[in-house]
Amino acid sequence: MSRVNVQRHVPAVYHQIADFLRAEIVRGTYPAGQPMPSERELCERYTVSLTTVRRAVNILREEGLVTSRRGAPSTVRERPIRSTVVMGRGSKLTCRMPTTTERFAMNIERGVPLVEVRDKSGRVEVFLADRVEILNPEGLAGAATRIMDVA
Amino acid sequence: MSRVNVQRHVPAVYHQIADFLRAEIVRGTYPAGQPMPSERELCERYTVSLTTVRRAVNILREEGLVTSRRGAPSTVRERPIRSTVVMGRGSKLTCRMPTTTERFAMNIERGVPLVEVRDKSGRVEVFLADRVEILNPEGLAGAATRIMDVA
DNA sequence: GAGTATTTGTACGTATGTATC
DNA sequence: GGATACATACGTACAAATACT
Repeated sequence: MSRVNVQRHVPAVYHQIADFLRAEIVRGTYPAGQPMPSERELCERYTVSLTTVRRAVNILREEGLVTSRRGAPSTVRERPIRSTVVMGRGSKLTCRMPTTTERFAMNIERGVPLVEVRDKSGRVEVFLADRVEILNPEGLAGAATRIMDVA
Repeated sequence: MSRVNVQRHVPAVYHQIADFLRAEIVRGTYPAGQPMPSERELCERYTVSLTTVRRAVNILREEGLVTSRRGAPSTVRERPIRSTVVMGRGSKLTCRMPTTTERFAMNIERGVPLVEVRDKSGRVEVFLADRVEILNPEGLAGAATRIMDVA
């Protein structure tokens, strides 16, 4: 039967923790490049299991907010400088997540989408989404080319 | 010291399983919209724990390849029809992952990035990355507007 | 450089909740 | 209602990379 779900649910604990940590990050509690509290510490702070804390942090990694390596504390990701890419006339742009294979091969961090620009001749250029800003120029045309850096 | 890591590692089991399932999906073993094998079934097939299987499937969800709801079997995501969006002169485009909050509010599935187009006046339009294709037109200018549908 | 502690990664197990079929 | 399937949450143990002494 098509019983529409009207119920309002209490978000899962790990969602709540992720939301709280995200707010702290946005607020600047853990500045970019600086370590976050360790998982063990978060377990104690919120009185939850390691699993739950890890799922919370995992959400932030998926969003590209946090990066973590084995052995080192998780850190708030520094937002890379964005290059400006000019999109050529008649070219098409799509955006998608990389496969894990691509992530490892191209050393892409989690939570970073790919931007694919295909020009009229069919040539495809791929960019890391957090490193570029695509500009449709006022003036002249040209293939998608990196021309300048911006803050 | 900067000791460069040269070692080649055996990928984690859940990565291998994810790779295998991804290959099957690409090959068309589980057509779009069709159910994937259940987690319990995958446990038996690969002789691994539920945790490991879930992490594998989780990778595919993160890549936007698979969708899953509670109670129903996971399915290979159907690729939505992409609308063509025309990008206006002087507008800028960026791409990022939505926050979980945004995902729930806007009912966005996992693994789907957002495309943000900001026009010269500063107005921002947001699109689901898997639903659009951004076109830089040959001819006229205009704000980012959805004009037509394509396969 | 060596040794140790810390921290995250991987993998297992179990139980229960909840939506779907 | 019952069976199935995924979601949440607890626990444990060990591996591997890093950081510190």
